[in-house]
Formats: sequence, C-alpha cells, structure tokens
Amino acid sequence: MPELPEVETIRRDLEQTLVGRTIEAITIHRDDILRETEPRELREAVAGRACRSVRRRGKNLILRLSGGAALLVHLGMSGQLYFTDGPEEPPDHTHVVVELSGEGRVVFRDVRRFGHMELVPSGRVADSSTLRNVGIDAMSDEFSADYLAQMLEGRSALLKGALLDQSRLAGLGNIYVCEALYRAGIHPEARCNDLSGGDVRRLHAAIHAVLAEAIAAEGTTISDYVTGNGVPGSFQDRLRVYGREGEPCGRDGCEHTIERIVQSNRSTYFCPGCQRRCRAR
DNA sequence: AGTCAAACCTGGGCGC
DNA sequence: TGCGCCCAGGTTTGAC
Repeated sequence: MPELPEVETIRRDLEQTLVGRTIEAITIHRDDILRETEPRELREAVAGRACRSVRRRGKNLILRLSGGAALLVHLGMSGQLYFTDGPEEPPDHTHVVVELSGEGRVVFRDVRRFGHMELVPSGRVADSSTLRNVGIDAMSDEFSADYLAQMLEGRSALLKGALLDQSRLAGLGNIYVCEALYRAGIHPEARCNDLSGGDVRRLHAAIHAVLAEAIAAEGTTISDYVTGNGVPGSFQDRLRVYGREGEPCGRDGCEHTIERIVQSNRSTYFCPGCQRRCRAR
C-alpha cells in the first residue's frame, strides 16, 4: 500500500496527535514484526518517553523519542498506523498498540505483515537496518532533474524498475510510477538510456507533481490504507491510469483505452496513445 | 556489477 | 457453500 504520499499523510497526522505526548506503555501482540529489536527492549525504551518529532524518509517513518531513542516504522503493503481515542477493541491484525498518557493510542496494524518496526539509538537512525539502503527522498530538494538524469544515465534496465529502486530514489511505488510515466508521456517499457534530456525533465516534473497532488488529497486508498487518523484518502478518484484497464484515456483528443501489462510480476497501466517509447530501439 | 523473477504473508474476489 | 486460482500498494534474496 503506502507510498510516499500515504506515509507523508500519516506523518502529518501523527505530528499533530503524537508530538509532545508521553507514551505510557506499548503492547506488542506479535513480535515478528519487530526488526532487530527485542520486545522487552522496546517496552522498556518507550515507556514514559515523550514523542519529540515525526519525520519521514521515503516510505519510512521516524519517531524520535525523549531519552535518545527512535522508532522506525515501515508499513509494507497493507500496514496502517493511526491515532484513535475511541473505546473500541483493536481490530484483527493489530500487532502493536502505543498507549498514550491521558487518552488515546496509536495502532499499528498490518494484515500481510510485510511491514516492520525497529528501535534504534537516535544517533544510528541513518545506518539502521531499516534506513541504511534508502536513497534520496523523492520530495526532497536533493531530488532534482539533474539527479534523475545521473541516476538513469547509461543504464539498460527498465525505467520502471529503476524508479522503484528505493536505494536510488525513495518514495515511489507501483501506483505513482504508473501515474508519473503517464503524465510525462513515457512508455512503461522504456529503458533508462532511452530517455532524452527533455524526457528526463518532464519525468522529474511529473513525479513531483503527482506526489504533491496525492499528498494534498491525503493519499490513495484502494484497500487497506488509512491516514494517521484512521480514515481513507481520496487520490484514488484522481488516478488517470492505475487500475483503469479498459477505460478510456481521459486526455482531450485521445481515443485510446488504458491497457495493463505485467512487468517483473507487477501490473503496469498505461495509455498506448499518450505514452511513447522515447527512442527507436 | 547489473538486472530481474520469485519468495515472503494474508485476504478478497472470481469462476466452477 | 466450497474449493482453487489469481490478484494486491513492498522489499529482499538469489540466480543468471
């Protein structure tokens, strides 16, 4: 599920509900979602600590706590992390509950269990297991058109695969890669070294635009994703190709229909009229 | 070194 | 109703 816009939405919500609050206790229902962290170690490290900040890098959340610890969270495909102050019991597949002093709690729930949490000393966030292979964030100033050009230069790999490689560019997943390629008019079977300088600049602008719009819409809810307040996002209503196989391309003057192909075992959606292969191959 | 398919885990939806 | 198959937003592993 959650790509950069979804994780950023959760970050913003939790920044409002969690920063400055004190953690009373943490309940771990399933400890195999902890990465390089012992349950007891986690319980002892967070109890009585305040949450100082909620940051994000790529699809990862970084919760800094008083006392020099940081809690890293990755939501995998189906993970949820949300604040609630209702009386309800935690739903099925809830793996961790962070109880706040006063009232309220933060629930970590993940049906498919591809997500994980890791506790690290705050000085070792960058070289933690969770973050050490995470590259430039796609919404950071470091992600320039020049960076993208350099990232793609001279490579024969599928462009789509390169854009999904979190160690080079962090934050894009299958949905937003499909959407960005559509907006840039680039065929999903293009290879990295097929792109001209102009293609790279259009692609860079398209990536930035689609991520910004999706953040403004609080992310895309297709099945599991909810915001940091436990409600769905709305960008699913604005997707132009993802999940729209067989529907007409919405661009004025285009008579084509959205197609689905499979690349590296993942679905790719595109408009065969609007998206070009860039260079003869 | 670079590239890419398969595996990890679970649930939902579909056809039979 | 039930079974089997296919599908899913991510990341890692290992084979070529």
